[in-house]
Amino acid sequence: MAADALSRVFSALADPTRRDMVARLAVGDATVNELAAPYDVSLQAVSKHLKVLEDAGLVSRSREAQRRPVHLEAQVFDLMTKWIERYRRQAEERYRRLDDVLAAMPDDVAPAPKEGTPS
Amino acid sequence: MAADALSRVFSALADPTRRDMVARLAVGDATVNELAAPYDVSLQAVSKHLKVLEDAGLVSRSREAQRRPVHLEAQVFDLMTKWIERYRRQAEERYRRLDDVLAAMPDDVAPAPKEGTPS
DNA sequence: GCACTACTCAACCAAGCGGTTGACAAGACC
DNA sequence: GGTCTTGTCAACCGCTTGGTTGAGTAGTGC
Repeated sequence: MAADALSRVFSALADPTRRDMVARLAVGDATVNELAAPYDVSLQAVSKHLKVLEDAGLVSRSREAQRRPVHLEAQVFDLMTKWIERYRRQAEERYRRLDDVLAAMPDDVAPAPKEGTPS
Repeated sequence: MAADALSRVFSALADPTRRDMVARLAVGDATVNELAAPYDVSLQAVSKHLKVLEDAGLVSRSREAQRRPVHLEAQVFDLMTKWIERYRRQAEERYRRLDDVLAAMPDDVAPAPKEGTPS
């Protein structure tokens, strides 16, 4: 199974039903039955989805009489956005540098742009 | 299989090896062999990983002699960050509103906070 | 044309995933 | 104490996934 936290989060959100549940939970906490209502699957299937979301740290569950209200833990999103932003920025900066190199190069010399670290 | 674009992207990044490859590609384009080097798996396995990344729109591949340089398409990240930011903001605003409600409430009335849309 | 490099395609396999059904647990209500 | 509600646990099933090996393709270079 996905050992690291980041894998669990990405994996959890890879399923449209689970993303849908997260969207629902962003509006407010909900019980398992409430979450299951829109879907044409068994309650057990929904319970499994919630377990995946819980293992990823995306939701938490308390107890309130027989009900088990599900709560969105939005701070886990930070883990993802940090990862994404890091490599997005890195890639963008690379393009910028490449543009600089090409701009500083006489037109008749500019080759098919190669990769690596153009110092 | 994951029908929608967002599922494919999340699913592609759910694998640590593939995230690692994305990290490598953020530095610069690379060939399949270069990408395979750090891992103790067959070239075919790496090729499969790249196919997943390509189907998700995260990388593109051109041809250059026998080589098939792999290029990171960082703009697909936007799809994810948009989705994430939407629900993060929504959840944060909900907390803020809830705080306001509690703050405006006399201390001896404040109940165990329930969910829904507190008008 | 023949060998070499750099891959890809196809078939297979074990493990995991999303779904099911059936049985059970925890708490409210009578 | 029985029953109803709300949910979980366990076993099973078919499909997908990540890995393998073996064969094939595309382009280079002698």
